[in-house]
Amino acid sequence: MDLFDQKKENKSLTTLIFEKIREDIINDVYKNDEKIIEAKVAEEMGVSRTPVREAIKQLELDGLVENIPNRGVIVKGVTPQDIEDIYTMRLAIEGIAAKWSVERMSEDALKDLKDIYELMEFYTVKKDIEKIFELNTRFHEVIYKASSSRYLEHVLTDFQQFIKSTRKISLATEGRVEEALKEHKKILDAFLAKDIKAATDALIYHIEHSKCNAGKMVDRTTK
Amino acid sequence: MDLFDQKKENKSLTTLIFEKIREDIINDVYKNDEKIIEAKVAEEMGVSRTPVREAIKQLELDGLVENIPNRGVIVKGVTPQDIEDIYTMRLAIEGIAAKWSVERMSEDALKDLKDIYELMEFYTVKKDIEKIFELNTRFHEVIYKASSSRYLEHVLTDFQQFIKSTRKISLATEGRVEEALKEHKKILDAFLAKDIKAATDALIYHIEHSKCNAGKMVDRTTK
DNA sequence: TCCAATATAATTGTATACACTTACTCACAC
DNA sequence: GTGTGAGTAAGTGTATACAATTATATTGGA
Repeated sequence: MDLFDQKKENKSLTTLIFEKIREDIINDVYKNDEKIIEAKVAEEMGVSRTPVREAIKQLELDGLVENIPNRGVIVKGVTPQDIEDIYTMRLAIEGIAAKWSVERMSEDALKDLKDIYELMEFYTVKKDIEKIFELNTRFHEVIYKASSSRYLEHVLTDFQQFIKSTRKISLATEGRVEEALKEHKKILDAFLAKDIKAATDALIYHIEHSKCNAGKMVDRTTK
Repeated sequence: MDLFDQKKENKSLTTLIFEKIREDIINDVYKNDEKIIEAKVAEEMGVSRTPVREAIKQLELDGLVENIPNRGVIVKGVTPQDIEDIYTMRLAIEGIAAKWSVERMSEDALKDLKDIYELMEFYTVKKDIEKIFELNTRFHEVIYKASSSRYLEHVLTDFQQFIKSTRKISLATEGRVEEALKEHKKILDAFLAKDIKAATDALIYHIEHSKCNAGKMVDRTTK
């Protein structure tokens, strides 16, 4: 398949396939409880079964598919309830992240955060949702990384992946990009001022707001 | 290798190897930054490279090894700092779990919890640390499952794995088993009474206590 | 017609083979 | 002695082959 011909970023087929299938599960291309057949996926992608198997094994660990020995794997997608739950957990952990990140963030990371915010401003004016979404992800990842906690970063980065679809929809609702920009400004300012409480509050406010918005979307799409 | 001859529990070689290596990383058999060579592991275990590769790919997702393309994987073990961080995150999420689990726990699960507790009592008298440890793990897993949140269960179960070594050491310290038993009694009673606040408090007290105890152990072993 | 038993197909699980990339060694030039 | 480069070895990445298991279809009997 042409998608994989170039093998960008030095990634292995396994990694590319993993990311592709994860994306497809999260975006509901693979429906819940659907069966995934290795050989079929392999043929569709023009590769052998080996990297597909390895990718599926990874998805299994992420909880996105369930393996029934000798019978196959079935998709266990992210339900609205799952997203709701993940947001709740994220809120709890993001509070910890805020504290650690403010305390430990390097000047370089602070500059990154500022740069990302400024790009956000730019693309918000241009209304380029795709770019904003990507910057949004990176903004939070810089904060996670600054926490200097490998597992905290790991958990929160994972969460971001799982709620990706919802975040995308949320951002596309009328007026949300401008709101989100303001919220990110507050977060940035708090980090620049090294104000733990302000940062925590701003982050939690931001996520609660996203969650609330997401909740609305879920309701709308499921009813 | 004889370990895998019987293939217990219908598990695939991949799964068995995954669990084995994870155990070995967590218990520091594989040292940090050590390189893992597929072929070597495969030979040691008397299997082909295929299931070993698949297992390693899973470990990668868990963050226990890091893959450098075409060069190999290196062990990224759980440091004392990691364990400290995981305990902190666990505390935050366990509070959420307590609430949901009390609300949603079925009578069957409640009975399981009670049964496990009673076995704990029994083995505490017998001072069978290994059994107590296993029951301890199951006790908390019943609570996680009762939350009816797939991802909460997933995250907390993972955490338990990562801090396994520390929990084991902690439990082996003088007088800790008896303390832990009392703490579990309080948790059980709160669940039986369906008292969310009491359950939350008891759980958090229990984990903080474990954490504190673990912290002491870390200090002792690293200095 | 319906059920059971058996053959057949489909699919996963594991092993092996080959390709590709990176690391290492040793000779040769300077 | 040191640096450079070809050649070799080691190791990962991917494809294929075969074994084991499970699902499906078919046939024969009641």
